Amino acid sequence: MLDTPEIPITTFDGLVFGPRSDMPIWQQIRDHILGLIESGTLKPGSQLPGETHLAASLGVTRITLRQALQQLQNEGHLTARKGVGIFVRSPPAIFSVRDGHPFRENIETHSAPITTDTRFVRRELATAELSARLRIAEGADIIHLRRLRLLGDQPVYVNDKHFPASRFPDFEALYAERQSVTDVFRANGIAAFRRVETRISGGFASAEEAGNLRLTPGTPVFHLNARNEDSDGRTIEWTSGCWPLMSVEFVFGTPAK
Amino acid sequence: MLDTPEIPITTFDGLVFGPRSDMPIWQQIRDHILGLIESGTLKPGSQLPGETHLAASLGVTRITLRQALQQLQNEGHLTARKGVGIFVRSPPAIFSVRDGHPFRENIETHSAPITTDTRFVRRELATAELSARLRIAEGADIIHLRRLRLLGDQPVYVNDKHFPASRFPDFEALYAERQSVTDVFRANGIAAFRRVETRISGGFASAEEAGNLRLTPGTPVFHLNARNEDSDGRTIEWTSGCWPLMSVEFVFGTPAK
DNA sequence: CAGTGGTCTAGACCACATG
DNA sequence: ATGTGGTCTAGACCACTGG
Repeated sequence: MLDTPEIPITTFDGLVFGPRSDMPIWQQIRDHILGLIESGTLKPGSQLPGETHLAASLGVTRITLRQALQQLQNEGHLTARKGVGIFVRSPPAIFSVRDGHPFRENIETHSAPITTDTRFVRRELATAELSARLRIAEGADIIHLRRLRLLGDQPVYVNDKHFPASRFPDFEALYAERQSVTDVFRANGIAAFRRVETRISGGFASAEEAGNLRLTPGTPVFHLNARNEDSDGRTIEWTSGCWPLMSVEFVFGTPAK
Repeated sequence: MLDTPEIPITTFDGLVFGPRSDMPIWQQIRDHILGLIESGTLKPGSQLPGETHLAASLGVTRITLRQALQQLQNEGHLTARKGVGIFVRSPPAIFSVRDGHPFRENIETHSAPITTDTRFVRRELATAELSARLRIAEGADIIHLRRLRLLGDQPVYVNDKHFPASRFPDFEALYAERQSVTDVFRANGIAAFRRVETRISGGFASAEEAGNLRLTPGTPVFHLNARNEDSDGRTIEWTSGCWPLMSVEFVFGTPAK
């Protein structure tokens, strides 16, 4: 069951959303809804009233309201699910990802607990692109691992890792034990490895990415790609991930004092 | 004078934009206009027909058309100027920025020439935030340099650099000579320095950023912040920049073989 | 001044997910 | 079957820019 949408927005009736102000109405509405979210009146995970009701109670057209809602979706505050409803997605509070550090070390300062959800581990055949990334032959066996990182119960990062299967004959069983890729490396005699290269680019959430991150498709996102090598310079991992644009900050270099 | 908008789009009349297809009309229109841009029918810098004419010749409402145009603006293909018109912004071809390398080294592979436009060099007083960034006293003298990087005649990067004025008594004259910050460093006895930390985050173009980059305000962008230290560990530069989301890729680490 | 893009209204039909 | 968000129409007024 979902939180009952008690139409907390109806409390606006006294407010004036009018062109009298210097700001467009849809922007005033955006600011107001954002205020409700940040003040806790609209709690994370809760559902908004339907667009029709909401527009009526705000005294605007659905289209005007939708402009405000779309902005809030791009900013990562709301997420819409067709045929279902619109939900509060926060907190999209920025947290930092520091290069060269294990994921868990990056979020110690945060209140909400970080959890990992392993979506699948499976074997695939290397496509042309993947074989180039992993420096192996096209069609070779590959292990494909997909994980989701959650802040509280909010997905903030979806991550696809690819490994050359020949290096890790018993990947599935080893990973199942500890849920740690580093441990699988160690068990296969790879004590030291390093992230050779990291690439960050921008884009818009595909349907699949949006589904995993519970975002509205088309929301702006970061794409991250990285390659790991063992101490002999052989590629042992190719990783590609996706973050909501407004939910993360990347930090490279030595930490500030 | 601008290119005459010869309404090249009117050549669509034969085409069918209809709900018969499985794709929304606005997305079909987006794809079609994008095709015109990529095929060179719509050249960079040229102006599109007015939204009213365009909508009419495509047989759709202005609102439907605007949805396609907005998407193309977010992707960096078009830019709209209120009261003026809509212009082709491309090429938003991704080019890589490699950390730790001078800007010019990052774009050797590109066809269009890279140029630099120094917008201003001026003295300011350190705000609370800037004084913290530069590790100097609040209210201390600061030199503020703003530059624009252009790929062809297309702005792709706006950059604000801040320096502690006490370290560079004759900044303006020195910079005017060579247009190079590194040279100013050298002239002041700083032979070696390094980028201590780089932060990358996401956002949406402010009015000022949009003006500088010739983007529509609200377009998704990268924000970059970095700090440079001399060999004694003293901060000599704080830089903050803005890139269109779809025009750049950041690369960290050792180059791929 | 005329033309532009930005905003807004008052309707409508559809695909989709849920009960 | 109902309610949701996604799409689309046919108008309208406004602020802004440029000649």
